[in-house]
Amino acid sequence: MNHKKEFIELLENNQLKKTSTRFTVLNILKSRESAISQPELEAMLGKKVDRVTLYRTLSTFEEKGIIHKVLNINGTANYAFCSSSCNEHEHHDEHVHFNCTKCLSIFCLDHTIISPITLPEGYILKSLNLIVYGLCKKCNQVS
Amino acid sequence: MNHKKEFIELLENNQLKKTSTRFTVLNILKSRESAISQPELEAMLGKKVDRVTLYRTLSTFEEKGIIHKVLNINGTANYAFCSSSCNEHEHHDEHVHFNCTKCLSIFCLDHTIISPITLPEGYILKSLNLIVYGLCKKCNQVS
DNA sequence: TTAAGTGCAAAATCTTTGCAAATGT
DNA sequence: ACATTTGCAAAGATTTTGCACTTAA
Repeated sequence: MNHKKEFIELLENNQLKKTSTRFTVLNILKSRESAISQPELEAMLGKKVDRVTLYRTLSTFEEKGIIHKVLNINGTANYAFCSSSCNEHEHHDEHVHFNCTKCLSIFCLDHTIISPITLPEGYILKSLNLIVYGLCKKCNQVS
Repeated sequence: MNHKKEFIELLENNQLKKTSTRFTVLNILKSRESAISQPELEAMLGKKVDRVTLYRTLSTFEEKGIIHKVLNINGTANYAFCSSSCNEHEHHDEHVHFNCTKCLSIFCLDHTIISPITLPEGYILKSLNLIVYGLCKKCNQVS
């Protein structure tokens, strides 16, 4: 599938230039079911893109609300597309993230529901982040 | 309050030697309502303890199930005591962590309940980690 | 006494910064 | 042409490793 049009719009909406690095990164993110880490991305890009550029690309995308960061079980940042309601000022990625403890993949379980949380007196909830650890579909079958 | 006896027992149960560094770190952790980061701990210990020793102390405690790590909004590791059911082989810290976006403190909300999550077919849940972002009691009052 | 723990120096990683060259508009 | 973006080199920050010295048991 070709998402070129979608990506062009996305970059234009965020006042970002349409560079080849950005298209490549967007393509990789789109092609994956699970979130991807910076080192993995780096490996996939090979020598075509400088590591520094990748760092900058990811942080730009994050600032603009195009992607979001999920920390895996080891504290490594993984990146995935944000839901369409995110923007530069607010992020809404309150879905469940599933971190497979075997293959370390992170999946965004968009349709898994989090029931409302009641906090103690005085605490104000702004957003939340639920990470579930366990075995993903694939690793579950293999073992 | 003096927790010396409790700490002695804790270290003995885990086949760890009772060194002054370990007592100091345990005291700091016990004295705090919220989880504490490695840099904060380092600052509190001053020059008395080498940074490397602190790293090793924290990772030993973590392996033994004495403390657990919570990643804050910036991905910095914060440490707090585990519930008493944790051990070397299994961790059970499935309570809610509250990360204040103003003072960045992390509180373990032990009595806040997480309702059961239903995962898609094929996924197996092992443990989960819910981080709520917002304003803590103190910061809520001030603002 | 001796295994575990510590401190120091140095290596290995990871991330950021400055600046000149390249690229998109 | 001009503002952004990129690549390279280098600085900073963080974490790990090796090894000799110290300490708890």
